[in-house]
Formats: sequence, structure tokens, C-alpha cells
Amino acid sequence: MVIPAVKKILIITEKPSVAERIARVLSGGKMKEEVKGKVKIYRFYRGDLHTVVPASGHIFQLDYPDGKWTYPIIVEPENLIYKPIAGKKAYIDAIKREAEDADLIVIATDLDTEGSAIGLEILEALNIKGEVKRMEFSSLSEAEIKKSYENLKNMDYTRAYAGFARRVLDLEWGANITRALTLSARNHRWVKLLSSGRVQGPTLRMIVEREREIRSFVPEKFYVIKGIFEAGERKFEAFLRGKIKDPGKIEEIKTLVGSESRANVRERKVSLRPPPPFDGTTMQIEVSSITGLTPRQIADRTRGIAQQLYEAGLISYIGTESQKYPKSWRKEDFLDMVKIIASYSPLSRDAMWVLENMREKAVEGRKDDPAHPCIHIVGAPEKGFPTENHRKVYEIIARRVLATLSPDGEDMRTIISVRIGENVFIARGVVRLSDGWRRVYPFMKSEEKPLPRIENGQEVKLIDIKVEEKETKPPKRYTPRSLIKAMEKLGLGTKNTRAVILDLLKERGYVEGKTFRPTKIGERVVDVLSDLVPEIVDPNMTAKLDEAMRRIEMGELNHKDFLRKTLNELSGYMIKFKELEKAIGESISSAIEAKSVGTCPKCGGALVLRRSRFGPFVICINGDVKYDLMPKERVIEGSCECGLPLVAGSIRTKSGKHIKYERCLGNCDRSPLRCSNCGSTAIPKRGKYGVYVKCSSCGSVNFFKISRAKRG
DNA sequence: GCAAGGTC
Repeated sequence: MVIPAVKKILIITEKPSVAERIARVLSGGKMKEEVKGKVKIYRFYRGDLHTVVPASGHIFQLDYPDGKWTYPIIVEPENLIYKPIAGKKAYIDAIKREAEDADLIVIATDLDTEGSAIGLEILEALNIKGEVKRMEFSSLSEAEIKKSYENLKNMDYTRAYAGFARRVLDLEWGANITRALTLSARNHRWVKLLSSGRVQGPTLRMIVEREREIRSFVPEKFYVIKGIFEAGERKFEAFLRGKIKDPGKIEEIKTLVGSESRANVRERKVSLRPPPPFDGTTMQIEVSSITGLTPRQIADRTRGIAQQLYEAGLISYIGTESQKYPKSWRKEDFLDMVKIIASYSPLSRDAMWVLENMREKAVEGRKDDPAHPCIHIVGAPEKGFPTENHRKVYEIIARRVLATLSPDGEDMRTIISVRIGENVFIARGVVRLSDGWRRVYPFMKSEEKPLPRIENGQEVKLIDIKVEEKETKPPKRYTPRSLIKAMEKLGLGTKNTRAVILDLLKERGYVEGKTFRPTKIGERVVDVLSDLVPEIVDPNMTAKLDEAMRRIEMGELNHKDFLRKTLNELSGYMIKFKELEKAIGESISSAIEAKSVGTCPKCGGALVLRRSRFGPFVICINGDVKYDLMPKERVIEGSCECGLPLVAGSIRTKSGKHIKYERCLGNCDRSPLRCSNCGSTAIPKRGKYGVYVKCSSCGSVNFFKISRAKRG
């Protein structure tokens, strides 16, 4: 008897949820789950032995081989290395172990350049040899998973190379420019890090340019002219069309008072479609603006209100990016959902109304997510809600769902225009004809502005003119939202990275405030880069990269050729930078307002207050001395007799009493903190588990809790 | 100490 050899097929996915889904579909639900470390892997037989193991996004990071922190540093792409990303070890280990005895590796990461690059990085970093295939699917429907599995493709190397080229370019340009900026400034002033990159650069430039537009803005006066008209018994107001800048025009218009003319009245019915169902992001934004809760309170992964509603089985997955209902849903499924809402008494009247007036097809939005449908209702609470906020969030989501199944609303829009000579006055009105979905979802603004009934052609008389003086306003600073939109328009960053990059600009000290005001350093960095490395502050670089990636993927362009060319360009810029390093450094560092808190005892330079993730510290601008502050201490006015600044803080004794204290930054003898045992100077220290006070002479340790030391 | 991109 011949026992047929069973092969081991290893399927590697981009994330755990996809591993689970693929295993479930291909095994018909009969897979076995094994937990390796914190990673869940799945095994099943389908003829051969199949193992599905997830990655977690990128698990290796492209980096320079260890070396000196200098520039220019241009490394051939093949000499860059893949470093394991901290925190991803469990995934790396699981994949490595499962790949060892696999006969066939199937890369089942997302079907885009980044997904293929993740596949390539796993193959190369783990040195996986042998047969490799690619599973190509763009949705996680059962049919598509099965189809892609039955039609395995060759590994899509060109697509992966396109992603690899992006990574190399971003790393080498970013690291070179960051090092160049930082090192040049450091010769003059102490700076932590001055970074830039393909996305940071143009984004910061937009912020700086906006600020300069605001600064150079000259307001202009203009006039809004309102005519009061009389038509028989009725009166209405209409605005003169056009922007009036010439005050002489006002007098001219005033002479028209008393004129008669005929009204031109146009009416138009408009239907207003319901809004689409929520995806995760729009849910957060909208629920936050209706309730005043912060997006974090709503969607925090562990304690968020919506997250809890999801875990309680009341709403569907909130992390979705889809604004579409499940593709498999038929009319009955929608009816079932509305019935669930109807079973929740505060909404049952509205839900019943929707059942009676349900539209043919639910309204859906453009955004889609292969893994999850839009946020919808899956259950009703049995015994109310734990808090009022839970109730509010649930009801808003339920109402949103109802709205998508409700009929259009209808408004009547009226425009009355009156011409007197060359001047046209216009009045606009809106009246609600039917609420439609607005009955169940009353959160979107739609104001009614009724106008008196005027017939088309009716005679009207201008009886008064009112003038309001106004000024043109400068453009507004960016808000996080408007800036993210602007980035999106230019193709800068991705939906996952835009907000992260804005945080980074803040952390670097380039911008401050809620409305992105550039700091002096931010402006100087933009100026220096515009001058020396214009490419890195130009959104065009991203456009060029996108085009190159497209061509690499199509096989029209060799990624090595592309990289050679762009790294050559970079090298040219960096050589120029190095030559001018002194002047650049002076220029940047002159913008760094190192607010001095004292003078360095070693070199006499300024002492400045900084903050790291471990807490505040004081450092000499030349880096000669550095003093840590306890997390809640601050530098206060005046100085210790030894010349160093004084700091103030408070400690809590074991009995819970708070004691305020001041001390010398250098903990010299004048420090008022005394050991409770022997009376000599005691020094607060920062340890792993918090802050404690240790006596320098008798060594006794008093555990005063100042505050918990932050973990890195 | 760096970038930008995934995922959590």
C-alpha cells in the first residue's frame, strides 16, 4: 500500500483577522487553533496539511547597518538590512518556525504594494527558500477567498519591488536630511532632533506658507447692501448682488429708494438623500460633535463607549472603514435590523415609521472595507444602558441606520430676484416640505428660512436700504481636519500616517497650538530645505514616486535603476549641504529660542528646560551638564546660592500627607530636603517604580511617592 | 536619536 505523501502548505497573511477568516473559509470551519506566544495560527487538512499564520503589518524595518550617525550616508539598497520591529517578535518566530518544514509558501498579504512588500520582507529577512506562490484577493468574501486559493499566482515581485523602492527612498532621504539638519544645528545649540522627510517636508511647508499668507494679508473693506422691499402688505429683504468696494456706490444705490420693479420668483423642489451609514472614522467625528464626547471616549479600544456597545453585542465592529452593508444582505436582513431597533422602546415609533416607509435600497457610501461592513445595529439592550452616554451613542448609531433606510427629505427653495436698472437684489428662502429621514435623524443642520409669498411678476417697491461695512478676512490656519484633507488632496501620506505625521511635527517643535502655528524653527527648517533640498519640501516628489512605483509594478521600470538615480540626486544635495553646513547651522540655531533658566557651571552657556518622554530635564545648550527633574517638578524664579536654578515640587509621605518643597537643581547643601533619619541633605531620585528620596549621608531610603515614573 | 508604511 502506498501512503500518499502529505505536503505542508503555509499561508502567511498580513494580519490576524485575515488569517482566521482564510482558515475558516478554506477549512469549512473545521480548522484547529493553536496559540504560539501571543500569535494564533490555524491548521486544517484540505488534502494537504495547511497552516495559516499571520504577520502584523510590517514585522521588519528597513534600516542602515549599524554605523556612525553622520551624513551623507548613501547605502546601496541591497546593503540595507531588515531589523525585527520591537514587539513583533512573536509573529516573526511563528512564521520562521512554520516556514522551516513547509513545502509551499503562499503569500496572502493585502493586494497592494505595501502588502507585497511585507511578503517580500518576510521571504528575505527569514531567508525562506523553496516554492512561493501568491494568493490574490481584494475582498474577504467566501467566493473570492476560494477562487484566489484555487488560482494561486506567482509571487508578484514587481509589485513588491515598487513597495521596496518606496521604503528605500523614504529611509535614505529621510535619514540623510534628518541627520544633516540635526548635526548642523547641534554645533551651535542643543537640539534633540530636527527631522524631515517626503511627507513631513511638504506638510510643514504648507503650514509655513499659510502663516505667511496670514501675516502679509491686507484686509479690504467692502459693503453688504440690503434692500427692504414692499409688495402690497408684505415685506422682504434682499441682498444686492456683487461685492461692493466703492463707498460712492452706496450713495448711488440709496437714490433708488422709492423705485418700483417686478419680482422674478423661481421655486424649486429639492430632494435630500439620507447620509450614508457610519464607518469607524465618521462615526467618531459625528458622534463626538453631537454629544461633545471626545473621539477617544467614544472609540478607545478598551474603554470606549462604542467599543463597549460592540462588545455587548449591540452594534457591529466599530473599526470598520466601510460605509456599505454586508453584500449578502437581502430585504429581510434590513427588516430584521429595523425590528431589533423597534424592540427598543425609545426608538420604536421611529423604527415602525421606517418599516412603513422603507426605501427600496439602503443608502450606502463610497468607502469600502473588505473585512467588515458599515457600523449597524445587531442587538437591543435588554435592561437599559450603564450610563446616559451609552444610551446617547447607541441611539445616534441606531438613528443613523434608520436614516439610511428612510425616504428622501424634500425642501422647497425659493429665489426672489428684483432688478432695478443694472442692480439685482436677491432673496433666498427654504421651506421644508417633508422631513423624510430627518424625522429619525435630526442631527444635521437644515435651517428653514421662509420668505413671504410673492407671485412671479408681482410689483414690488424698494422702500429702504441698509448698509453693513465688512472686511475681507485672512485665510484661516489649518485645523487638524483641514490639514489632513489638504494632505490627502496632494497625495501626502496615507490614511494611517497623516495624523501620526502631524503629531510628529508637533513633537519636533516645528508647530504649536491647535491650529498649527509654525514655530521659528519650523519656518527656518522650511527655508533651509527649500533652498538646499527643494525636492524634499515639494509634494511633487510624492507624485513622481507614485508614478515610478506604478511603472516598476508594471515591469516598465527597474527598481534598482530608479533608486540609483534618486540616490544620486540625494547624494548631490547632501554634498552641497555639507559644504554649507556652518552657515545652515547658524541660521537654524539662531531661531531656537533657548529660554535660559540659568547658566552652566562648566561652560557658562545657557541652561534650558527640555522635556523627554521620561520627564523634564535641564541641559546646557552645549551639552556640558544635564540635570533631571522629577516628573512634576518645575523650575522657579530665583537661584540657589550655588548659582543653579531652584526647582519646586511636592512629595507625598507614606501617610498620604503632601509636603511642598523647593530644592537646588544640583541638590547642593542648601537643598531644604532633609533626611528624616539623620537630618542631612536628601536627594529625590527617579527609579523604575516611582520616585524615592534617599539620604546621601546615612543612606536611609524614604519612599515618598512624587509620581509614578513614566514607562518608555 | 533618523523616514513612512503597515497593524493594535
